[in-house]
Amino acid sequence: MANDFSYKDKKVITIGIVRDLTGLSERQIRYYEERKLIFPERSSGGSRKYSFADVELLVEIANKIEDGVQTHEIRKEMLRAQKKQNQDDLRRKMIQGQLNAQFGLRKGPSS
Amino acid sequence: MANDFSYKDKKVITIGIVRDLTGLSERQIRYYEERKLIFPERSSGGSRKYSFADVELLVEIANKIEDGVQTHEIRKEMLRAQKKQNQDDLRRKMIQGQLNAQFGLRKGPSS
DNA sequence: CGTGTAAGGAATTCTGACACG
DNA sequence: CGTGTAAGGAATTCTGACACG
Repeated sequence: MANDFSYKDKKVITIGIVRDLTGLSERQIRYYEERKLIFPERSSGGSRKYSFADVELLVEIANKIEDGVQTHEIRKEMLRAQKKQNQDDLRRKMIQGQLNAQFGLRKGPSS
Repeated sequence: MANDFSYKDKKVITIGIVRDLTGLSERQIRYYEERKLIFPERSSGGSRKYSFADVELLVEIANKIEDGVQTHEIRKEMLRAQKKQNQDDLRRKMIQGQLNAQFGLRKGPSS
């Protein structure tokens, strides 16, 4: 993969830290999850774990709500963006597949 | 600065997550702090907070201890490395200062 | 020296619910 | 609809100490 994910997407931040990082209340953070806007992982004991990407997303969500956008609308926006992203990914993958078929390019850096 | 620190150095990971990430026991993690090998921040309530960089450092420390190196030795190694880093930084800064004095280069990207 | 453990307490997090509007 | 709050319980973390070696 071109863009290997690392720190930004690892879910390792507990809700109290997220609260401090974003300035949101825990109530707000949990509510946005209830509305399917954010998807933390869980520790073995059941505690929520967020990534830095989640933290940034939470701030964006809170900003939109302040602007009067409802959670349902925000969710639809996100689904649209996600869908477009998937299409773009697929298109890129197909073009790559064509190139490989035509010219027999190998994938990874060969040793 | 050339290398703006971001996710890797933010202290946002609690000790339980660090335990899961490294496979070390909480006892080990706290002990390495007692021996001044690692420096977590504290939340308002007193809980330790680590960065991804800390997590990586902890693994390195544990590996050295497994190799029979004592914490005191590891600490000395780290201080040497730190000192060298500071010297390099200073040297770079001085050279930059000379260039600025000679040619009057401005620092940041001007608007 | 480095690590495990039991102990007691304090801080953290969880869920479901009532409230307001 | 989005958020605050009190409630009760469970999981998490903290410190200081004893143990082994």
